Amino acid sequence: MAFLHTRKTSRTDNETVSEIQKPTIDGITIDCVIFGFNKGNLEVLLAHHAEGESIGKWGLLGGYLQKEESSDDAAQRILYELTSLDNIYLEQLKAFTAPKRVPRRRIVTIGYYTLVNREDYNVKAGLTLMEATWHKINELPELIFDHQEILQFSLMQLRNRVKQAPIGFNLLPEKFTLLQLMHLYEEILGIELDKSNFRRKILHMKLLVALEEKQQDVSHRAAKLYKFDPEIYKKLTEKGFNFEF
Amino acid sequence: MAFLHTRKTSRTDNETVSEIQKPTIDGITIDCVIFGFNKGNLEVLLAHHAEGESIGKWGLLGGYLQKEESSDDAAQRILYELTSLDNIYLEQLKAFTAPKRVPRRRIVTIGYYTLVNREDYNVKAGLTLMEATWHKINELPELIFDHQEILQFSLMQLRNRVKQAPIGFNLLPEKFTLLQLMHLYEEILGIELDKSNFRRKILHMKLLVALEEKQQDVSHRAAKLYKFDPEIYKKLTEKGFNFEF
DNA sequence: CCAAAAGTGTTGTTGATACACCCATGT
DNA sequence: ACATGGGTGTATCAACAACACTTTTGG
Repeated sequence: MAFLHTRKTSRTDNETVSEIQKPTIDGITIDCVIFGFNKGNLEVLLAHHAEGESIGKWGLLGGYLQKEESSDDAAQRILYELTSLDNIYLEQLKAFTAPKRVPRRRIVTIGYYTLVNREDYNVKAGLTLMEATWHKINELPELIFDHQEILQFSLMQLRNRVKQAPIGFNLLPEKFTLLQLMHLYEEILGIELDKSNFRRKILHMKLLVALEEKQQDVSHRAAKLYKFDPEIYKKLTEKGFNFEF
Repeated sequence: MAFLHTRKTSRTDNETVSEIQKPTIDGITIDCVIFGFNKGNLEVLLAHHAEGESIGKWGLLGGYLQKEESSDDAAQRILYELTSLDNIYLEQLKAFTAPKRVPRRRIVTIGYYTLVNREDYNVKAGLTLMEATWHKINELPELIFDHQEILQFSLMQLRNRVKQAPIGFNLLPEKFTLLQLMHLYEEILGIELDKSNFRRKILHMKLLVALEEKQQDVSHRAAKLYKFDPEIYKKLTEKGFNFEF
């Protein structure tokens, strides 16, 4: 059964691929990139490290993977512990595994990203995140370890995913105007869009439900409010549709 | 600094998120989904387990992540050890982390997938893979652990990625005809395509270089051969282009 | 000559793009 | 009245789908 063509490492014949050697890993962590949208700016929630080796620096929100939970559950748990938000769109990015990504120890981290509505967040959290604050995506502080890389990767992922599924809606309040939605796409994708064409395309998809309500207290013509309809989305999603603007 | 809103687990105040507890993981493995294309069929390379707990069953090709290598390097190494193929397109899928995905031990695996040209493989390998054989994607045997899930996920990933980048070319020989390419897309995406429209679209992209050569020994009009040009691809890729057919 | 695949041409429809213009509202 | 954003209309152009047709080659 000598089907292994060895290069760096050699193995004896009686081993099965799955059972070759002892673990060489010190631990697995989860790191969450939490995106928010505020006044036209895409923002990320970062934690300030007040103690330990990375004192004074900022990092992503994370924690250890527990023995009896999947990484999805762990990410959900960590998000809940930090923001008390439950049942949120959460997606795994990938594993980050560079041997020296953390000094001295061999830690592999699994990245996650999520989009939260700042309004919900502010209301429901009910606690002051003294150590965690929002940072504009264009004005980031220095980050610990490879968190900069994780963040850049998740930004790329967000830009790609936002073109294929209506996940951007997670960043907006329940009721929103079409131009709010357009500005969100502009900010995420870093492009400018034509108002008229954006309206046509998004309405043509029939993904939004027009409400009777209008904006209040604005110093210009009040815009109609819309909401995202998950029911309609489910029907549409089977056929596949794209969000390129 | 009580910014943790505890739910299941509670933590004392003096801990930093990164330093809460000891590792609870028995090991990290890499599992590779290796796609090939043969006579119009999409196939996957599987290993037959001749010993150990999973005796008699089939599984993905995998191995342990070593102490001083990244998972990308590990996947590359494993692919090389098994097929002696070097410098191949290889992409991380994600981490698979269900607590009970492997009996008794807590093993997290990082999935990778790759597309190999069967011709190259047969020629260059230079060794008989007695224990590893190709299986048609529609006629898969029962797989160990969660390998079925990993495989399905990678198939989904392949279908998505193939629409956004010309990775499908990795499955074809260096020189190929337009209809070979079309059949490849049809097989991967599970759809039928119009010959004429496919030609127009793919040629319009100017991604292929027409060769002077033609097919040999075919019992019908010989088709012109093309090759994929990575130089042209690089230029195009900056603007972004899509492969939806 | 026939089968089989290579390769070309045509036409109607759809959707993206660019841009001009009118509407409502608070200051 | 004017600034600001909300909202509508339209002409042009490029891309795509469907399908009919011609060409080359081996047997």
